[in-house]
Amino acid sequence: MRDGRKSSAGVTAAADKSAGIRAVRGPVARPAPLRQAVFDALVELIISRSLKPGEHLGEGELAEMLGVSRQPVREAFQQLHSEGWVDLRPGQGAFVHSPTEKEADDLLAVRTLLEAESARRAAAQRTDEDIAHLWQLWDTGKKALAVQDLEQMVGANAALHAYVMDIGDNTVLTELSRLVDRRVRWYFTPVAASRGSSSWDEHAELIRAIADGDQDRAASIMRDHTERTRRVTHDAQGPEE
Amino acid sequence: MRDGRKSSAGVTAAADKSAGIRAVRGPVARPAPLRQAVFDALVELIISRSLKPGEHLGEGELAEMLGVSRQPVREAFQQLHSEGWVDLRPGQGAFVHSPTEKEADDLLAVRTLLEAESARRAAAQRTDEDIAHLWQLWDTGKKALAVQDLEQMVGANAALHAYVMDIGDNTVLTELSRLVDRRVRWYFTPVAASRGSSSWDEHAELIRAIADGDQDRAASIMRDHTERTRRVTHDAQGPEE
DNA sequence: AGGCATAATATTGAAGACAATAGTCCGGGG
DNA sequence: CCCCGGACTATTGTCTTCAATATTATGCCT
Repeated sequence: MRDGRKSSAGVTAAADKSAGIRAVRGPVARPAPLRQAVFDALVELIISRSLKPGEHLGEGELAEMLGVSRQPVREAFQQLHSEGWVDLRPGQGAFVHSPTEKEADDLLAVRTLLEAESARRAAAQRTDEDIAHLWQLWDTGKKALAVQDLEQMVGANAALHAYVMDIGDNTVLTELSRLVDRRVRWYFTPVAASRGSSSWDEHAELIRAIADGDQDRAASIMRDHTERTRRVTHDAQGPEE
Repeated sequence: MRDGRKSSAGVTAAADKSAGIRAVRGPVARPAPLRQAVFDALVELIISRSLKPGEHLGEGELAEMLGVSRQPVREAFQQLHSEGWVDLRPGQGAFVHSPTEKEADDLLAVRTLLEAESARRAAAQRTDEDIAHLWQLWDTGKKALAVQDLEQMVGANAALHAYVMDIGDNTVLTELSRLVDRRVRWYFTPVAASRGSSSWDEHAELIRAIADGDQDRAASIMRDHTERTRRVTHDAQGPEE
């Protein structure tokens, strides 16, 4: 069994050295870091377009709106800036980042690269349990597709990609992918996150390649898969604005 | 068509950390954001091993040491955390990140991936001026090698890789690579950053591949090149600690 | 009337103060 | 002698306050 797996949700690893006592729920329920709550709230507001690109974010305004002081807001701004959500101009405050067409393309290219690599690594390191789990996730998605449960479909899609990433067992790669994925989901509204049944057929093909241990084929399939998603989402909303 | 190129090609110089911040020219000459100075100072201290992995960083302590209040220190911690330099545990403060052997390997694998992709993109989009510039940088490094000017060699090496990255013209890729590179330079002390003449021969081969527009060959050469650097640095200091 | 300089206002950057919590040390009991 | 409990200390998290700067409005001059 691999060492630091199944820890993809939290921050960068190295926090989990405790051997046994970890199953209790509550990864970050300690003193409820206020800055994290503010950060999450703002990300949600940005993704949901409640805060539009280019909009100015006043510290005091947000502080009062969220019922906290300015300091947690400032610290949240720092994190938002480092993850590319806002541009922070000194002496002028924070502005919601305005994504360029080209920047969106760049982001998707990187996403394709990272996803393909994760598939390659997965094919090299998968175990039988991994394959079983993948098929299980695939089944969940397929059933969700049958009843047109969009929420479940999006969730299953994300879970499957995340698990492939986990099999790769590269925390740095996982972390970068998590960052990139969130921004992708912002630029291209999550509507087209699942693009019908063909996507799940591709997923099945991907799982088979991983099960066979065929690294090149797995990477290639994932590349095409992600690239196809790019095309769909891009053509769907690109020409609009 | 490249728009936003010619951006930062040089090394990530962090020279301003003194009390008097009066940068006449420079990217950020506005009011000299204090948090950035603190951030740079701390990165320098971490890379130079003045702050050892696992060490606890007291806010007040550092604040007094740097002659500022705790707030800029806290904001610098945020940035340090998001770039993987420190682990931030709520209610407990900041600790210098302890890199695992595996984590270092993961980081280098990602670096290889990103560099190879940059080479591929460079081969696809290079112009004649780019090639000329690359040869110019190569020449600088070669001359530095002849006189054994280590500083110049490291600089030329970084500049060449950075320019290849710039040719690729993908801001997201560039940004991620910058992040990864800094941490690589931390884990593996910059001693072996240039590993003699063979490295420059490989660089020459890389430039030729880029000039020919041979994407696969350029990516392959860069992959081998980075991988070879990994081996050298890893074997050199891996068994020590 | 239009443009520029100046003053008033609002917002950010930084510092200090206060409260709460984690860690530590000492003492008592088993 | 070891273990447990409680108070103390130190540090973090948050709030409030103060100074500096950018923005805006107003009035004067051309």
